[in-house]
Amino acid sequence: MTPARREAPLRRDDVVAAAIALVDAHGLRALSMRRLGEALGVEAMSLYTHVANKDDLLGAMVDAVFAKMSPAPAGTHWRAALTTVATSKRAVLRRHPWALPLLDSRRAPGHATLAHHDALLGCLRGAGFSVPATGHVYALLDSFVYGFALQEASLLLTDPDDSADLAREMLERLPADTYPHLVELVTAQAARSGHSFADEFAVGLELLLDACAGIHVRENGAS
Amino acid sequence: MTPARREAPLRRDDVVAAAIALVDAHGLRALSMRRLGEALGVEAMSLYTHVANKDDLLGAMVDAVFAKMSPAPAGTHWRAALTTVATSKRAVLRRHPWALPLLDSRRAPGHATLAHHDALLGCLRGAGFSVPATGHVYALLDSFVYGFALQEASLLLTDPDDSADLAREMLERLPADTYPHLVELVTAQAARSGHSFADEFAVGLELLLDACAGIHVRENGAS
DNA sequence: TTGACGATCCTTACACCGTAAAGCTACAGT
DNA sequence: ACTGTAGCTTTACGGTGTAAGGATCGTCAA
Repeated sequence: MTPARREAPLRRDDVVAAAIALVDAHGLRALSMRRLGEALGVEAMSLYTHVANKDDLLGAMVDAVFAKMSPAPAGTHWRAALTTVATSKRAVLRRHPWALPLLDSRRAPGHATLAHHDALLGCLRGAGFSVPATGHVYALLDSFVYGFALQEASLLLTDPDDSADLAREMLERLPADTYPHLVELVTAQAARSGHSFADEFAVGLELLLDACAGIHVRENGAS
Repeated sequence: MTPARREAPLRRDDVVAAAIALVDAHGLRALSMRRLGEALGVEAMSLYTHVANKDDLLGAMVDAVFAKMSPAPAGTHWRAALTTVATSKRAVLRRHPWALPLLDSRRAPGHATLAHHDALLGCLRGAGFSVPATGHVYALLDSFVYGFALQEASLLLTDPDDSADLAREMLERLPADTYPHLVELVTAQAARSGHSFADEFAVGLELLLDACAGIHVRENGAS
């Protein structure tokens, strides 16, 4: 059979975008070269023209996710900048939860990833944080964001928006006498209808930024 | 052929333990039912006597990892208890980095997991934290630990112990004019030979616990 | 105009994966 | 002695990533 001729040849970005769309819709497990090819109207092996192998594809997907995160806005107070970046990062990771497990199997970060990190570091250095302090703040903040996203992803498996329902359902499976404190916490949350685990993010972030402000004052005096 | 008769029948725990050993040694990708069977001197299908399917196995592995973490010690100051738990948790996750990506695809946590969480919550409630504050502290702390472990796992891919070597190697791939701040930070770390990214954990944890102490004082007054 | 070349896509093939289905064997309980 | 069942095996099926080797085109040099 004569090979199908597409109106425009496939680009690497098309492949990556289609893969992200597919995974967003149907989960990481649904991403196979054959299915991805099908979504693009192409045989599986054709994808290898644009992508070295599946791992390369996954790496590109992760980088594309990083590209979606707001970079540190220039010219704003460091605290506002950190808030912006952290919030955006969490939002993006929440929309693409599959990116998190991929994060730790990628050995060569892409340009968007590196640029994102660099911009935030630059923001901190510009704000007067010393190099070691910048390292501390960055490790602290990033850990929090990633870890929060990880927990959120774990919860989001069952419930998309309102954790209250999830909490109620969870209670049915938790023997109250075996895990009294867990039950207490979940009950209290479920009671406050509309409460979302996501709210914890803002609280935690504020606490974290307070801690960073402490470092900043120690190094630069009160502003 | 007559089925091989083992001296003692296989137990679920044996299967899980062997799977963990296999994955510790050769990575998650190396875990296939056939290989695991081989490691146990058994055909792949025999494993299904002890395990519902591969997902069930992975869940059991995660729970076994949780079981290795030190529970919150009773009768100590909450701050010491949190330090113990967080440190232990990180250490365990560092030894079994594959558990992290698995965390967020498991929908039914095992007993060890639930018990671990319950103990820590109990410790906080006992120390005088209100229910909402306990939620905040817990989300904050757990996010940090998971996120830190995630970043560490991502770095550990190439270098096991001393990040200084890793930093030096990384520098060779980073164009200094494209990512100036990234290069600055990595350079500074590489300069301090023997510096390990792992040191950031203690620093971050201290900052975090300070923030928690703030909450505690606000709720209970100075102790 | 011709002819070589490289990019894009296709077909075929292979080893490996998870697991459904069915059968074997040896012990436990009646 | 008969039956059930727990542990293990064999076989088989559809799916996976990807190596190898064409096929068809647009482009550019001769």
